Amino acid sequence: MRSSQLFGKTLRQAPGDAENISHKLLTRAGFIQQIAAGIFSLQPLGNRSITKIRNIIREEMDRAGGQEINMPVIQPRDLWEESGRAETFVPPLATFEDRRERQMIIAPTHEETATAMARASVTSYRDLPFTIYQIQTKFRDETRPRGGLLRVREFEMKDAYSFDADEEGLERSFQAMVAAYKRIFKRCGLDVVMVDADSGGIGGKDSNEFVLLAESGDDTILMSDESDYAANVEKAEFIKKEFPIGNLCEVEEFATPDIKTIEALAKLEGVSRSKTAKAVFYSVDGEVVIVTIRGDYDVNETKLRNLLGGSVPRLATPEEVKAAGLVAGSASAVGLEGVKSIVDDSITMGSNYLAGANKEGFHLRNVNFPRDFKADILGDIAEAKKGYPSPDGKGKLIAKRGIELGHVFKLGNVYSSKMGARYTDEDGQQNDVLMGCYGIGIGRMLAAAVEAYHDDFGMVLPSAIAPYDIYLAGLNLEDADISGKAEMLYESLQDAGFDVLFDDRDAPPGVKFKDADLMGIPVRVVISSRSMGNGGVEVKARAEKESEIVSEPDVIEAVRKLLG
RNA sequence: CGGGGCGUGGCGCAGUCCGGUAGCGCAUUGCACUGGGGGUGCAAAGGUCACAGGUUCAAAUCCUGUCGCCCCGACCA
Repeated sequence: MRSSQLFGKTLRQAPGDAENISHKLLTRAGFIQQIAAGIFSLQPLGNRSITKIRNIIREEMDRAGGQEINMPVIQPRDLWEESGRAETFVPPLATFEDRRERQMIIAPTHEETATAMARASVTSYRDLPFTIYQIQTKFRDETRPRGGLLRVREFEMKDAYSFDADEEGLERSFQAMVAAYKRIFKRCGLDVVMVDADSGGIGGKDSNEFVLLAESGDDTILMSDESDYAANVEKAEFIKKEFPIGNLCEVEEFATPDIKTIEALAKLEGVSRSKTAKAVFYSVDGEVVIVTIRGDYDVNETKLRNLLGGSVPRLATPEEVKAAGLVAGSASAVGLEGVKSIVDDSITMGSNYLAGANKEGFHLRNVNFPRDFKADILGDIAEAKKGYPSPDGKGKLIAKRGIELGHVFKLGNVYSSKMGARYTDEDGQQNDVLMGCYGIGIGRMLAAAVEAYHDDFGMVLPSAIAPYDIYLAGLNLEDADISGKAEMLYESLQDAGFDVLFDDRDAPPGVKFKDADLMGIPVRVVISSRSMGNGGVEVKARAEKESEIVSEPDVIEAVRKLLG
């Protein structure tokens, strides 16, 4: 491609509404154009990058045995009634009515459609297993799109769905996808880590995220500094500190005027927060529940939701707390009737706690579980934080920020049972098909790559996903000798199989160099009267400061070396 | 959905408080010069001041409403 004919222009200044690096650079370099909040067009350069990413994904999906399909973006709402997600999907489904007044939705994901596709042709265990995938547009009407391509409403996703007869098969299919994902990110030049994750609204049990570590990421990852344990903060576990359990003393009430917080209570008594039992109130499905956790830990609401069977908890309002008969600042589960009690297992790892007396201005000493209060549910609802011991017993947790690029889930029979995707086994029995689903955000991969790999001058794209391999800058092109050589170089580099952007414009050198840097093209080749005087052409990697002069016949080899 | 900010040539901004000729930088066009990090000069073109209504002799500016975009929070494959 010749720069003189390339559609799209680079900008010296990014539009004012672009805030983060990838949004600014992708806009300035002429990769993307914003059309509305969270909705973007791809210009030729951006489209080339995305096409490269898409092709790598497609190759690896095929290699892993996936079969490419295509499912509609527009779907009847009925299909979503079957899975039960029509009302519950977050964000709410984008809906419209067709001319026959049928309710239609714009698909935010394709589990329902994939299940429908499978159930139409699977009848026997002989039909299993298989994995289908597509690269398709989704729409999620996010409450707040942000960060350019990082969090958009309309986006392209590679989504794959596996179908198996049994758990062993699901595990095999799942691991095949995990392996494919690792290859995809590696080939794209992205340093991505796989972490344990919560499965959220998609459903199912096991799930892993693939995260690109970057300071600007919105995902918090906790990883061990000594082992390969890594998990999303929503999912992360840790070894809780255990205290020796001494004699259980008698409960005694004492006056604590103006003491409303665990911090103040611990200070008043001159003990650490771990000697207190903290009570937190949540509203779940319109009901107030009391959550008790040792004072040195905080509640992880995702873990709480999972313990509650998937209902989303939110902090109860002061009015709700009052209506439930609870005394904020002096509350505890001790002696409470008619309020559901959730207890974190950290409470069992200590004794003689300070806790609220359920009486304004009073607290209790020597509260013990389960002697003094009950739990309707006992489990792990504590939020892991940096510095805590890793759950595998090796090392401490460290915290990192990251951008989620992929997510894999073992769905099991969540969809197949509801939607009737069944097969007959060897014994003639009907069973639910077991499913897995596997997603990669394609546009987000490009944005994340820019977030992770850039400098003051622009993007520094990994060669596999850069729009072009080589930025060929011809200077002094009014000199027929130079321009003739530049044209020949343009031809021979293309013949060697490289994607070349040839800057043939009548523009000052500085302009060409700035554009080359901004676009992040991995290798820059310069031919000019000066380079010829120095014995050939100049070759420079985008990521390096220094360039080298090589003779014309050696250019291809030099470029190949730089591209790796 | 709560809080905050912003809408003025393609991009970045000033002008709005205090109503009266729409302005600056970059980009664009032409010519000349220049030629290794967004170069110089001369000349030129380009704007329903987000939209609608109102006040006024007069509105980018004041009033009312609407829309859009961004940021923080809540939420989030």
